[in-house]
Amino acid sequence: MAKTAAKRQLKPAPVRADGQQRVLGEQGERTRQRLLDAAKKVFRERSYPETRVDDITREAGTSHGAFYLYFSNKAEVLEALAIETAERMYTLADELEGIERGEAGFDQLKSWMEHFIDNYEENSPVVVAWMSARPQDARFDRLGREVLAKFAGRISHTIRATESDGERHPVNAGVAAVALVAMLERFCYYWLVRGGGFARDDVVDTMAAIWHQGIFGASHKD
Amino acid sequence: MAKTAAKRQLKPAPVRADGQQRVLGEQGERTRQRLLDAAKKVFRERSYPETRVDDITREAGTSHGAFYLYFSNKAEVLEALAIETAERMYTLADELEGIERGEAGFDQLKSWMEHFIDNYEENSPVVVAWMSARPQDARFDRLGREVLAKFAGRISHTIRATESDGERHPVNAGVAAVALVAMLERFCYYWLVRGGGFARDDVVDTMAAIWHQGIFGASHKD
Amino acid sequence: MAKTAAKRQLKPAPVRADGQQRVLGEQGERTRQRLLDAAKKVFRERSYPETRVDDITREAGTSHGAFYLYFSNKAEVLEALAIETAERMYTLADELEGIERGEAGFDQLKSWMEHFIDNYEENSPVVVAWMSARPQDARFDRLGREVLAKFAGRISHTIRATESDGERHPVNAGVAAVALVAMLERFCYYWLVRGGGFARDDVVDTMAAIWHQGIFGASHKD
Amino acid sequence: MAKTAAKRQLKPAPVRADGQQRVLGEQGERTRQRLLDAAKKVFRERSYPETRVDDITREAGTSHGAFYLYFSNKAEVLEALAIETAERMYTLADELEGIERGEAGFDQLKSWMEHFIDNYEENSPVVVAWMSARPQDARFDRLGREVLAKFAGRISHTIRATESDGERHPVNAGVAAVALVAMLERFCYYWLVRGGGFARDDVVDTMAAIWHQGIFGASHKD
DNA sequence: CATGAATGAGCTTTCATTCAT
DNA sequence: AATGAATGAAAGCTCATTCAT
Repeated sequence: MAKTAAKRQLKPAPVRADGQQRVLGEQGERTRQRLLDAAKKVFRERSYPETRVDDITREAGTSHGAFYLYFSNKAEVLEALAIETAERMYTLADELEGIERGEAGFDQLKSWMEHFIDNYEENSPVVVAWMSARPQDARFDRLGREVLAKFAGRISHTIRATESDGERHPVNAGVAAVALVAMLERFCYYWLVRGGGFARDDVVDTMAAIWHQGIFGASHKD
Repeated sequence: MAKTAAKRQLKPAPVRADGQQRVLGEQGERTRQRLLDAAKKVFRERSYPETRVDDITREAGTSHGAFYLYFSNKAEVLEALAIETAERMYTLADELEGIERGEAGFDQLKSWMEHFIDNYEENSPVVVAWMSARPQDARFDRLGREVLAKFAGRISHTIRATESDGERHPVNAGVAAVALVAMLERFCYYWLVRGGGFARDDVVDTMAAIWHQGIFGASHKD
Repeated sequence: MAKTAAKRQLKPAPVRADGQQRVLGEQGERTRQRLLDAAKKVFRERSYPETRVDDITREAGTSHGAFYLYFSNKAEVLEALAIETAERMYTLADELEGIERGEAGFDQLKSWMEHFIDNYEENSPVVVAWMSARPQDARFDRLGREVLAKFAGRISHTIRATESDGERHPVNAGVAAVALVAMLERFCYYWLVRGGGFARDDVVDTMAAIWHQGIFGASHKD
Repeated sequence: MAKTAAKRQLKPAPVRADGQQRVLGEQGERTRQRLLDAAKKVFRERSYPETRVDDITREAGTSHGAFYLYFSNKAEVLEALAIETAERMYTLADELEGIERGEAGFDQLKSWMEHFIDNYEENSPVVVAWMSARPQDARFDRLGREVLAKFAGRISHTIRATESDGERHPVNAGVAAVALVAMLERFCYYWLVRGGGFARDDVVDTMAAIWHQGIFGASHKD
């Protein structure tokens, strides 16, 4: 299970500011969840840096103070959401495993793109915030690297496993893999967050085509 | 002249907080430039949101007050730098014009990638800040859209002008063009800002290969 | 009830900077009051323009931030105090209603003057600040006009209701009424704020005499 | 000569910040005057506290720095204007000297009121600023006291010189004199600065009537 | 568990005044 | 005599976080 693996690597459970483990009753769990949902919603509306703790608690219908019962600071909510999102991405990366070479693979890629896009749409506020957290912030930096590495690892592995036909300009598999992920992530950002007007079908087809070509159509030199 | 055109569309010259045009003497121009340089440097070191106006003035060796003589707030410095950067990018986009199909075109692309990367490296703090300005900020949003549109326009035009050979999965030229730009921009970010360890040659070769393939190797359906 | 009417016309209750109504608990109400008292005290000592928000909080024994929990800026404290004061003045104006013609009226006026002076003394820092708020400030301007109109209205009404004996130079009742108020207000300022050395009895007697004469002793031509 | 007397009592000529006497050439004198005129104009438009040194120099068409060549700070311009105004008022006070008892005196008063009002209108921004300078400021405080004393002195002297007929409530001549001045000054403020809508004739008649009555119609007890 | 009042560090900004040219 | 760039003290204000109830 990718998910379990992820859980192990990533930071878990709520911890109090004072470092003491916090055990949540049922009600507490519900309040915590309300705060997370509210945060996600507000992050989408106003962006993470623009969001005030008050916006979150107002949306969640809790008191201001309650927030600090569940999270030791604002970044921790984002982290919790980012971890959730990262786990989904791990799953997605795993689904990339069995992609095949020919027409069937192309169809697999299309359906995978659908999944990715759904996921991005659902979690864009978190991704955006997380990605634009300053690189200095070790917490988010590590998370980002891990997810990227996971994706890129799967892809570059497949590229390398592919018999190169020598007809094309050879690529570096590592670079190409990261480039494909970068392309997909950033395209979704332009399209879904900044709002460029493309038809979903065109996007799915084109992404799948470029990926397919990038993965199976290239020779590689490493 | 693309550059002139760009200059015309984009916002020019320094304006005072009170909206009155400020005419700068030689000394003033020098101080203003010192502040811009300092800002760029500090944005790189601490990131834009983390940068305090005082960090900039300290770096520039001016007083706090001098800053507000030339800019009405922190965002305005970023804007000035972003406009500079956008103009460079317009120039770069223009250089994309004469790219050819075959091996010669591939070499052209490689050298173009070198330019792009140099430029990105030089201006990354600005690009990062600008790109992560919240989409709500009309000022930066418009600038971003314009640059993206310029790049994507050139590329999609070339894609459409290319005889499709029907062998590959057809792509939507508009989507593909934005995707290629997204890829390049984001890859540079991962590589140069977040720090992935790739060799520059590999990057240039691989980017050029994927672009070449993306532009000339695909059939398109629109 | 004049007072109720006043309350209705004038701006009520504390409002937060973000425009949202703030409901104050008992503790909050106490803190707010402490701030108002402190402000009045400091306004007297250093004058309104010379007062810093920090002076107020220091006097009130609260933090700087607490101030902005209850008022959105310095002017708003003054406004709150001015409204309080205006309400007192409305009450005073109402007391002017039953003043009679003869000797009894003179005594009534004397006792009324006592009230006015007490009131002025108590609230002088507020009145001074309020009156010297620049006329452009609609907030204070309106309040001032309302109070003046109320006073002048009562007085001019009585002047007009008085049988003129034709012996004296006729006056315009509106002008005379405003003039009497102006006289009283400004005299109190010279005397109580700038510090002229008059005996309280002399002041009360003289003011009452001039008012009595001004109200009942003049013929009017309108 | 009242004017000479005034000149002697009041603070004279421009002095440099460093305390050295400044001798102005013809051009300098002209610039200084331009600054004074500009200041008066701007004080009227924006009020003294709201006026920035830049507003004055902009209006005068000089450089920012030039201001400090002629005045050592902002208050000094106001002071210079206030002294000018005070001198006019001294002259006015002197004109009060020969006022007579009967109908002729009433006409004299009316024409005097015209003068006063013209003067107030011309100098209102200065008077307002000066009067609302914080009482702590010795400079303006003294000037104000002197002018008030001069006016009140003339009036109370006449009141005391008048045979009291015993019919009216006796007044304290000192209080009454200050009260009449206060009335006039403050009425003009309400009327000319805050803008109450009275006809000039009504004002002149009514003011003259109240003063006439106040001066000649009262018995006094001191 | 929950509340919301209180805190205070830290930011942006203004503008009277000084100073080098 | 004039210029206008530079200074820096001091203000107003925000908001993440803490704390008493």
